[in-house]
Amino acid sequence: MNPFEKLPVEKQTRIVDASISEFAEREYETASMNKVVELAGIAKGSLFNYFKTKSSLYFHIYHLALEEVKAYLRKVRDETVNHSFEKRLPKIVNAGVQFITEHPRLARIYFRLIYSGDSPNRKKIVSELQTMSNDYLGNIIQDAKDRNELDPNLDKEQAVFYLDAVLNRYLKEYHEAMEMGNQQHFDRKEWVKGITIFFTKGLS
Amino acid sequence: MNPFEKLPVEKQTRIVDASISEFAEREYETASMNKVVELAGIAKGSLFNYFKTKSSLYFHIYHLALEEVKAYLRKVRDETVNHSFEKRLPKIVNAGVQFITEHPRLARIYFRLIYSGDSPNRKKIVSELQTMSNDYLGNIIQDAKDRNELDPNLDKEQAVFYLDAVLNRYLKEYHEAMEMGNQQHFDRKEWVKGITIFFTKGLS
DNA sequence: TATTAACTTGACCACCCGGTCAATATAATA
DNA sequence: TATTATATTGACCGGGTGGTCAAGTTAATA
Repeated sequence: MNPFEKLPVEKQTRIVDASISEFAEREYETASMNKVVELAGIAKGSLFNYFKTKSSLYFHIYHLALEEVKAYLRKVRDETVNHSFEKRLPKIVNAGVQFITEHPRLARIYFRLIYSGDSPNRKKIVSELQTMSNDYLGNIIQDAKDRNELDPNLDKEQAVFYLDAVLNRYLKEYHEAMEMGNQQHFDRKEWVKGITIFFTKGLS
Repeated sequence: MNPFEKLPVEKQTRIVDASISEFAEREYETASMNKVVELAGIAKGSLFNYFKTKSSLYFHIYHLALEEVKAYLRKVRDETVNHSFEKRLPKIVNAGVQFITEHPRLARIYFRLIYSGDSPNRKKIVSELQTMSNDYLGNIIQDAKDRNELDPNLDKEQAVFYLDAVLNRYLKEYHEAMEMGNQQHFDRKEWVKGITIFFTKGLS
């Protein structure tokens, strides 16, 4: 049993919270262990006792974030198995929006990881995430094809690609707009509706 | 006249080239001025004589990259003013691919800037780029609407958003695939065709 | 050629980094 | 309570950072 898990829960959460803040605020390489211990109110030696290296602390936080995201996605997928694609898609987008709203710092870590370059083991992690996303959206597309809501001859790989590109981009912009405080410019309902129409009926 | 411009061209290009390499390889904050001078084969004091700060050197490089991108885009837009949307879109994608192929390091700096978080004045720059991209793609969409190749009632803002999301994502993946050396998995022609069909005929 | 002006250099500065470890404080055991 | 085991601490280490500047080199002027 590693020393961190033996800690009183209150202390664990203080450390996790401090780490999330620091990794959300700065890139991996520039995030500071000194800042983490300062925020958490513990000594530096202690932190390195709980986590042998900076990167192992990062992985701990990354896994927390990932499990949280997965929980949101699993939930909405299972709750909408019987919905039509048209009704399902907006629920999925909204689950993403909800995650971002409830965990803005985790969202930031997630976007940093996907889009940025200096997290440790980035390539492996990103390809894992890619696979996960492909499975998830692939499922959604397949269900829609099976129900004849999308063309059964549709290339699944490409469809997933477009869906992933648009959803991720939308969520990223939503996240950034939220952090800058200007929600009014980004009418969520309208956009979610638009995205759904776009994917069901196309542009023309 | 600033001291850098007075330098012999050969020395200028050596410095610019070294800077591009370093800013392409590492995030802004972790990119090292020491490394730049080492690569360029000049003394540290000289570099800080030419560029007062790290961020001013970064801006110099950023502007070079931006002008280069603009040149590619302007060229393809002007060369295709009379093409149909269907023929025009793949040419635009290909111009992006060409830029990436010919300037992989600049492309990397560009993607870093858009997607990552620690470049100086990032917000201002990104919103400039956003505006530029909106104008550019907005034009393309408008032309297509005027020719009745796209639904004239189409929401331009949203259409631009989708186009931008998909194009950027495609180019980013192409760039990463290229850097990892696996072109075979990413059949360009097939994808470009797919994207075009997607935007003209939709998924269903 | 003598003198001035402009350019180039790299040792140096204060600061911050991830990580270590002997000393200390706390908890568990006898 | 005395002793052992465990947890916590923060001064300290080697190394890297952006940036400076007195001293040395080169080029231009007289």
